[in-house]
Amino acid sequence: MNKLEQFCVSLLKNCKNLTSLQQFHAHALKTSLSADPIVAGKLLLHCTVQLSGTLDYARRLLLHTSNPDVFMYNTLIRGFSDSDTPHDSISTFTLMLNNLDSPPDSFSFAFTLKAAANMRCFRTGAQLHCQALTRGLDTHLFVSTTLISVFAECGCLLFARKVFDETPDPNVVTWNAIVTAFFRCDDVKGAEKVFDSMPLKNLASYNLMLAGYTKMGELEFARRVFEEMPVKDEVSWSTMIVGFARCGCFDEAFGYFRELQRVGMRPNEVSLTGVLSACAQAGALEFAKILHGFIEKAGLVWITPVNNALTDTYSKCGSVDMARLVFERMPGKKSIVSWTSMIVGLAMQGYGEEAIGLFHEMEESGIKPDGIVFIAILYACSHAGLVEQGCDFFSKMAKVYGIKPAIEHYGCMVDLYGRAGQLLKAYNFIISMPIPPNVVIWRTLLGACSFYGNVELAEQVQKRLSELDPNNSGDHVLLSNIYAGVGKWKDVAIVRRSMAEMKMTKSPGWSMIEVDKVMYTFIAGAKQDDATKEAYRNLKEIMMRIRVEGGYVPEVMNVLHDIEEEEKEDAVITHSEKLAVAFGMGRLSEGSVVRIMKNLRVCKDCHTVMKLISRVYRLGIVLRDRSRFHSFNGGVCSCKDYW
DNA sequence: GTAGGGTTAG
Repeated sequence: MNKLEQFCVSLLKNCKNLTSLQQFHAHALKTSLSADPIVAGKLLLHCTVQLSGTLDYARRLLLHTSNPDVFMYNTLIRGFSDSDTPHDSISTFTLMLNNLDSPPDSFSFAFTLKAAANMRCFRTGAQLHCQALTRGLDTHLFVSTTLISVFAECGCLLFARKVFDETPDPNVVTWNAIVTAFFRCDDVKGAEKVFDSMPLKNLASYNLMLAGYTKMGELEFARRVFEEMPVKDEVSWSTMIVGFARCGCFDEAFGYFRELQRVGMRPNEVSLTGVLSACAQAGALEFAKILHGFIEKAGLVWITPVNNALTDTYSKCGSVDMARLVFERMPGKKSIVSWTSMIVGLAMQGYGEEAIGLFHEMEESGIKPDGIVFIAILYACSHAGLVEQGCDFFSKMAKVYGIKPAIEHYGCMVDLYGRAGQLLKAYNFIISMPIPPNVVIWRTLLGACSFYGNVELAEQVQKRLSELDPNNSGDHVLLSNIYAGVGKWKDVAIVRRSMAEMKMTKSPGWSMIEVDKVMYTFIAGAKQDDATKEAYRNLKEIMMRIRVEGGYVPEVMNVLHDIEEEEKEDAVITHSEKLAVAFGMGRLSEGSVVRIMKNLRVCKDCHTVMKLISRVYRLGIVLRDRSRFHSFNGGVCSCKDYW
């Protein structure tokens, strides 16, 4: 570095925001320093790499430089490639071709190809490939490696392989890229074969196998590689934690996290997001609080993904106030994921209006909504009974925001109508959908039919479902519940018999509760362990008291068999959420809120019992079921009996 | 003076 460069670098180091950068720029203009290509280049580099949200300024900087060189174009292309407007990289590349006398180099191609990969644009990738070919740069290692990624991202494994085969002297990075390409295109066996034939493996090669296997749900294979690999670093550990958590194996994720600490490694921001996601699934609020404390002490509060994971975890553990606190105080820039996490958090508690308010706030902050945030807002409307607002969002999605509704959005709409009891509207909506409805859509309507006891429609829906997914026991159970609800015991028996003939078993309901940092699981009708026996003893007394003091009459419609009244009562009493509450009431200290997680939707009888317990015992109960939170206090539920 | 492969949230 010459003296001038050193001077610039030292000055730029202090430019932490756009204003101070502009001051430097003004100074450089006044002293004609900016005419020096090195100075202009450094300025642009700082703008795109060190600062965020200054890409527009960077673009103008380039346009106002009289003779920008290849370096400056490359820097701008690189800046756009990882932004939310990667297509600007492509236009900058074209601008360079038209305006610059010297040709694009390997950097230009590598950066522009990165943008094409992020856009998953095969056409652009192929065009750049041709361009690189004519300039003799296609076999340049950096270019060919990025080409492999582009084609893999676009799902064109054949093209990726061809590039690899034509690379004269592939190094370990090129090999890694082609293994990743196989995984990206869902070819696990192919990935294994290439991995085995690699002439040289470094740590990253093993780590990408862990990532590839866990992403494909091949957890046993991942475990085997993890155990066999010669050296493990924090990426290896993080990959296992994130991978297992993503597959719903939160116990294993907790295990790897404990093990990571046991071998003396420090949790980093990635392993922490993984273990937080495990907490979110398990509803482990106390553990999440400990992790939060650790994150603050370790100075990781600046990292947006960590804050997003915290927001999501607190929401899913029922602590929407903590979620809000994290969300509002997060020091880093809020991304669309941050906003969506908070919107979902509010929605799960039934705060529909607040969720809508947040959506508008997000827009005002300059973030453009995407398809996923629309799922969140439709979910919010559906769980708060805001049918009109939901319809409004749905119609605006395509018309105003230019986002084509996907099958998930249609599913939200069916849920919106279904929950509100507008079953016929839901049905008509389904049959007029421009894309063929899938099982999820029909199942949503079947659930609504069950809730509102509409036998005729349920039978029609079940017919569709048995064509699409004949072996789903949940659908048969729902139908059987609907018959039981209206006393059609003969039909209940028919459904049960056909289930038995097809050797279907009902997937059991379970509930979890955390007491003294231990998670207890209760399963309806399972073999009784000590905790379950304790729960039954408590429950007997509780049920007696709410009968006498709360006027409880059992609601027996969701019992499967045509059995004696007394037996029916026993069957609803054993629902797992009642056991979990009874256990918690015996173990938790006075005044603490009982928090329960359940894998299925809560039934009407359990819902009534929770309300009565909250009144008779003056106890707060928070129940997370499959679709939302119920907060019981003084005999009422936050869902306003709408779920 | 700039790069490519491995882990981060809805």
